[in-house]
Amino acid sequence: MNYWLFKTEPGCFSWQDLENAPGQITSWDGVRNYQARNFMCAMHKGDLGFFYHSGKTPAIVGLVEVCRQAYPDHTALDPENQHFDPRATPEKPIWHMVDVRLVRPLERPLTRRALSVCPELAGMELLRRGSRLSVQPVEAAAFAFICALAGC
DNA sequence: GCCAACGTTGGC
DNA sequence: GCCAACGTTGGC
Repeated sequence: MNYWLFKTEPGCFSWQDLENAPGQITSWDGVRNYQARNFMCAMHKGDLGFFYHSGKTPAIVGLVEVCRQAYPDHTALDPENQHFDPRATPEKPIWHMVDVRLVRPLERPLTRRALSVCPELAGMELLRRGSRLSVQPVEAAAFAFICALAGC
């Protein structure tokens, strides 16, 4: 089992949007960064991840589960889509996505500020200055520590 | 609103 | 292959 973190701008897609989604499942489409894509391709069904809001109040707000392994991101093929990539073809999709399912919200959402003062989390990718990776791995120890803090 | 850090593009 | 210029992300 591996652990991950999914970053999203709530104005674009929020925890509440996930709550309201059919089956409380969403495809994590539109990722156009190779590192993030590679992490998604490394995910397995059943892996757990944190759901992180960037923006005004940056915080981990919930827990999700990878419920479908990586598959081609069809939004790259759609010229009308804002994440359209003219290089992508059905044969060579370039970009992939996974599906995630809501598990539960954190009992106590953890702001970035709260996380950043924990010595246990020093070195976490999320907290690294300038880090922009929107899909990233979380070490098992960090995952357990955060779960304990958050009551999840 | 500012700006540091980052990834990508494109000229050479 | 290098690197400057650019656009974007995201915390503050």
